Amino acid sequence: MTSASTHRRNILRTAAKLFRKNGYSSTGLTEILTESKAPKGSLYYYFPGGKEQLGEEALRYAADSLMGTLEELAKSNQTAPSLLLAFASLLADWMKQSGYQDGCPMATTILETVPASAGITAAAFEAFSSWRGAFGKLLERDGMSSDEARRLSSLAVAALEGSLIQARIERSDAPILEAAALVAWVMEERNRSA
Amino acid sequence: MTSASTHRRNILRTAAKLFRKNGYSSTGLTEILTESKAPKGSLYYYFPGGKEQLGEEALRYAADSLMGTLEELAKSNQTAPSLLLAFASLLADWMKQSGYQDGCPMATTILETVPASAGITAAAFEAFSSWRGAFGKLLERDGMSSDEARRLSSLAVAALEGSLIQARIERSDAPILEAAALVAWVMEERNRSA
Amino acid sequence: MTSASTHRRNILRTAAKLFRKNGYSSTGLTEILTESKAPKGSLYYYFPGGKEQLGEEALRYAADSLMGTLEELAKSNQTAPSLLLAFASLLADWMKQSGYQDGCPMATTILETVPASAGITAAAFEAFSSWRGAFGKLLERDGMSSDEARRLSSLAVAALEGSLIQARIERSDAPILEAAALVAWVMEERNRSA
Amino acid sequence: MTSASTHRRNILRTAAKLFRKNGYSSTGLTEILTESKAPKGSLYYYFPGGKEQLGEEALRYAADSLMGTLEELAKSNQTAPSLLLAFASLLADWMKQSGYQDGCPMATTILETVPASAGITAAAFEAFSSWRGAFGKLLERDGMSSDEARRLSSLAVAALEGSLIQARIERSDAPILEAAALVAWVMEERNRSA
DNA sequence: ACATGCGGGACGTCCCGTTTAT
DNA sequence: ATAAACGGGACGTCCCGCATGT
Repeated sequence: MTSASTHRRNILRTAAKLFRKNGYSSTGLTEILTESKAPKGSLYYYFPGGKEQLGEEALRYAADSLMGTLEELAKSNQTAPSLLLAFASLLADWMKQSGYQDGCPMATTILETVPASAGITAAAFEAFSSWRGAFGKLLERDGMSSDEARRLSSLAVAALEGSLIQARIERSDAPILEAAALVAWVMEERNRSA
Repeated sequence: MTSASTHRRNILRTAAKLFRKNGYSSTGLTEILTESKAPKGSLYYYFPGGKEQLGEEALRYAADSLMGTLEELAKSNQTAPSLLLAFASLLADWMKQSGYQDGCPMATTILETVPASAGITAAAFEAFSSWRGAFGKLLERDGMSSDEARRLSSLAVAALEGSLIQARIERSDAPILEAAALVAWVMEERNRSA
Repeated sequence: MTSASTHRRNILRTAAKLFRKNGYSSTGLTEILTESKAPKGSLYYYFPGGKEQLGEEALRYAADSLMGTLEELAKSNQTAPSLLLAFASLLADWMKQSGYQDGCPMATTILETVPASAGITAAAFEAFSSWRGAFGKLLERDGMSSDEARRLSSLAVAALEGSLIQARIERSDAPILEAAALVAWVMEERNRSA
Repeated sequence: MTSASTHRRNILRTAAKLFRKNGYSSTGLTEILTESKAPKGSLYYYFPGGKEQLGEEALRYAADSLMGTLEELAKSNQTAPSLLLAFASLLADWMKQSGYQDGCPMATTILETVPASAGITAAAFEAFSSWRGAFGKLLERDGMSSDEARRLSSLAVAALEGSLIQARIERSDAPILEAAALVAWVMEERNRSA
């Protein structure tokens, strides 16, 4: 069933892309189907839970994909600040390449469905947790207290998330890069003083 | 006519509230009309540009209202870090009171309409600018370079914006308060070293 | 109240123009108001009967204007065939100038409102009668029986009306000119044989 | 599926009927749905192009149906004049039976949509062409030049089309019958003299 | 695994007409 | 004579989801 899973994958990827760009509610299932070239009958076969299930899985798909990227970057960036800078640089490139039309793949779905959908909330919670964990792990490894590491990684995520929105509006990658640079500085500074 | 502008105002306030809570696309004009108790004819009369105009004006309304709050807080918080902490504390209260269902009044509208609507983009740009300006002014007054002030106020806005999303998902005000505390610390630290 | 009547006249002229081009139902009162630059409050002042009254009066306005043209042409075309040819030539020019977007100023309003509106039906009846009369009078003056004259002028009107529709679709004035030429030939032939 | 196409057919037939009687713009899709007893989802399914597609197909449906009638009549009326008279007699009966509320099934749609809709224009063009062709073929077979045949059949169509409008207003079938009689006479006369 | 054909509702737009007040 | 502010309904579009059939 390789070709079958391909359709499922395509739907997910297209959904994630469109949700990210145009929002969850604005994106119609028809649009997703058309762009993903998946046959019409497949949608409710693979996603019997309808649009909400699709939203949740698309969010998980996007989050997993991002975590994969983060882990990849972690191989050559072994401290939290350098990982953050590398990640920010990547996000900045993506934004630039999309003509500043993309955004965080999770933010729209979250803002439009939480708290109505428990599944999406849970998926988002896990996504943020693992995202923070990636930074937290490195910070703790460098000797930071777990509490301080949690706070700093939470700030890193918030700053990235928020600066993506700013970047979109200002059509510039500066907010992302500058915010990351400052947060990286804090990480170093707080660690030294600890 | 006082009663006339009352309807207009009510529509705007209700729109801002619903957009913030449920998103721009998910919120129907009928819903806004029902909740605002405004007559249906008024909507087309006051907002001939339709939903997009309503989105733009609701965003401006929300932004103005926030700026008003910020200016009020600035009276008793005359440094950027203390203003930031006071503001974050207020936002945290709002989030808690709404059962973590609210969000940034601008984020949803932005994520769902930018860059499709030039008007909304412009409104959002101005909103972020004046928001940053409020912090930047105080930072410069305390001797910080304008460049550094710009970066720090941009980070403050991003951190608040991003932590609002986190707070919503984690149903906790900690991300907001902790992010603000860290950014406030950076403000002080960077200013001292300058 | 010269300027007042001007507004009334402008509304009427614009209505006739838009009804002719886009149809009666498709044309909104707002559109008429905008294009005629008449103030909004004027419409129901001058036309308390609303759109239906406007339709009837616009039809009369158009019919009167056409009859004026016909009478003007009758001065230099004193037989029915020559009047018909001159009239057809004029209509053909109008069609060509409008890029074949215009049509009979009465047909749309008639087809969309008869028999729902008695007033419009009556106006259309009078318009067709006087139009036929213009040809009938000349035919009778040339010795044709009143019955035959009635039949021939009715044909002339039908042929013109019908060929205007054809011309619109084929984007050519040939249907108008050729139909008129043939009917003119019939007029002459039938008169000679009488 | 037989029952499936039944719904499609019913929608088309009802649309043609209502457009003919009340006009294209005045007829709502809801009205068509109600009267045709077709489920609402079918409309969007069978006519994804919306009302415009429905208008075009209804026009084609009506035109095809009329051509069928014409071909049927041609079996027992083998000259153009006699076909014209038979056709006119049929149209006159239809008008009488409808209480003079019907009209040409194409005229309203044409007048309200041409030239905005290329598809409808094309459909109308083809309809008129084949309609003319039915007369032209017989005229040529009787020895008339193709040019003259074209002009005469064009006149026949225009006279019928125009007299249908007159008949509606005068609530009489005389305009149809008399116009046809005269055009039939021209056909014979012009052919003899050729 | 996928296609067809519903099913019915909600959306945003826009309309025509009226009221009230100058 | 004109403007402002309704008032409410209808329009066409499009949506998401569900049968049924194969």
